[in-house]
Amino acid sequence: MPPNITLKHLASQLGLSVTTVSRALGGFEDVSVATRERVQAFANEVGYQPNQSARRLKTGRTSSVGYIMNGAQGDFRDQFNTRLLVALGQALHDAAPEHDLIVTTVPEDRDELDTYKRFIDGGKVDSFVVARTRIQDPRVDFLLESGFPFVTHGRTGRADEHAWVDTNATDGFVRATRYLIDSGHRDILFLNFFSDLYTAVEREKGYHDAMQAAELTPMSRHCQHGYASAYQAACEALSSATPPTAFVCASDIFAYAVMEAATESGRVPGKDLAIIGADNLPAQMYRQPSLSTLEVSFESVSQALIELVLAPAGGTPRHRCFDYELLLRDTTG
Amino acid sequence: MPPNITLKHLASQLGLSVTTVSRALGGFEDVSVATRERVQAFANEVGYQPNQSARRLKTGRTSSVGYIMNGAQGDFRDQFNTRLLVALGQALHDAAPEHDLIVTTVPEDRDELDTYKRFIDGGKVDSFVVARTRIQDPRVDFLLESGFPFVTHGRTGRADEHAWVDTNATDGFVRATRYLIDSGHRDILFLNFFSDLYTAVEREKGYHDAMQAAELTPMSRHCQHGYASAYQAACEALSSATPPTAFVCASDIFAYAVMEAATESGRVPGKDLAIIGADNLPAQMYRQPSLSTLEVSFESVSQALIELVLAPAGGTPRHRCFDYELLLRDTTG
DNA sequence: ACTGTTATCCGAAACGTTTCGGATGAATGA
DNA sequence: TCATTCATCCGAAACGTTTCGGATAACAGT
Repeated sequence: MPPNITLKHLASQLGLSVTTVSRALGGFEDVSVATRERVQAFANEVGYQPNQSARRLKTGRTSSVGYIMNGAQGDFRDQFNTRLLVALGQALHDAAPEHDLIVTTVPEDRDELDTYKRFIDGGKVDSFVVARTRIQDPRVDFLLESGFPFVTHGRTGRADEHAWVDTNATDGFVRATRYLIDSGHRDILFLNFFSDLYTAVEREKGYHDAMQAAELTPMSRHCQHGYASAYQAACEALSSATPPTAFVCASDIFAYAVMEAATESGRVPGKDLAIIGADNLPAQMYRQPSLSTLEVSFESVSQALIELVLAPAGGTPRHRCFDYELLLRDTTG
Repeated sequence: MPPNITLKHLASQLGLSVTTVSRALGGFEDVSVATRERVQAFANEVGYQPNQSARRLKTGRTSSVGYIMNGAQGDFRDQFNTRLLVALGQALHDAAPEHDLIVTTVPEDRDELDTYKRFIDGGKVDSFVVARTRIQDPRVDFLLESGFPFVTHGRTGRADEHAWVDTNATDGFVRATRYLIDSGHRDILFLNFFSDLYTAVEREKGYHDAMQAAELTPMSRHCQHGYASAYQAACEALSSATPPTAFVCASDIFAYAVMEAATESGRVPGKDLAIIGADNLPAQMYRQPSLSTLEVSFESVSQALIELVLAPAGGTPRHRCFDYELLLRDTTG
């Protein structure tokens, strides 16, 4: 409502030039301590807020991070993206309060790179967080080619060329699988994503490694994201001639689908059938029996992502890798 | 990587002035059809993207909508906010592809208005979507006082002074409660939020109205957000001298807590105990027995929010109200 | 031939900030 | 005393866009 207060106003009120006010607020050394403090105090008092557009126009930096979600890739079908988004916002606020997170959704795959392009060329953001990386990831290819700063959540086939933060899925699934083996299970089925997500391959590898180390034959099935596909796969497996006695699932959703299929076939999860899920659902969503799962802190991951995305570009790309924690609850007896 | 392409480049390539190029792209009438098309074709070909910062600086409009989430208010404890956020992003993309959604989280209550102020004065957005309204809502007071455009999801005590979109919670809970009454239940407990959310009052009213219309005595309990508090309340109620035979819950989370408490006390939900929840969890999260619930489309609500938030200010505030759909599944027999 | 109208284009200012290259005056060195 | 340095400050240009107020030329009416 009141006309926004600008540097010019401050300058005239203080009897200084716009330049000096700007440099005082910027904390530069070539303005005396006395005036610097006077300016800062006054700016604070009247609640001066620098106009972002002007600053951006001049500096070319936008103080904002882009996060683009893709409907076609199933980004909305589970809670992963939204949890990451919220944690990212929080981490960004903590690390750099004056920065913004700009979120956009893109309905179709073919628009995805256009959206990145639009954001870059339009000067909307000065870096991206790219989630749900695939092995061959066109977004990564595009961003690498354009030289625009970004950090991924999840590795890719070109992981040495860009900054990334990831969870050590191979290790996590090795431990989950080994736990089941050590508990005496021999027929352990792995329910994985049907996708080229990098983490899907990592998960598969962890399961395979553990099974082969124990000289057991790996059996894995791939499902679409979502409950229904996993439910069907679980039903089929459980009604087969040699049903598995344990399931390792790439997501908690899958695990819940297995629980339902198990219950309907008269099995009691945790007693007749062991189930381990992974990292989708917030802790408060527990149901009875509670699900054993692999968990990683979204907060830590997000903090690392923000740290890397705010870091000045140049030098060799940096990486952070977090370990899963194996939470043993009811469904593993 | 390549120096960004500007109006000046277009102009010199085309042998026109910057003014004409700008007006051609803007679709103005005072540039000949021939040149207008020539300019647009060329801009398209080279992939010109107007610099947002410059445009914003000049016009004062930002083409972006702000959405501020508050950690202290429990905005992250359930899926409501994230679902709304995702649907909002989608709706904004559909309605106005060149607009952005700017998301920020604020950790403490006392920072909340500061964040709004920072966004307004810094020229970051030109309108807000305010969710989870309370009856006495300081955000609404602040925005009304500052004259800044916004639309709320949920009414407030000053609902006639601002644009809002809401779900008709009173009507929904009347119907849910009446359904249970019509099914023969007499002892129906209402598990409501312990808060001053506007919708909490609406829900309570719906339950009360239905109970009193049937000459039954309303019994409601208020819980903190989240599973634990509702679980405890349900346990206490079920072990009382005259336990309820049906629960109406203000959220699906509460309903799931009731289901757990019921199962532990040896009751079978849907058989010994009827339960109706409301609007928190995506459909794929069903568990067995599946939960009867009140549902409203987040997509429709978000589309309405975006429509109102993009509408030019001025005139009397506009409103949209959506009805709940009562989904009868297993937990109501 | 003169005026008025219309269609089409353009110069220049402005938005609020940052920053380069000085300008001013006082203090310092000889 | 004069040149040098230093600490402070400032003018002006620039970022890329929009928009106001013309400018130009062609064309119509008389």
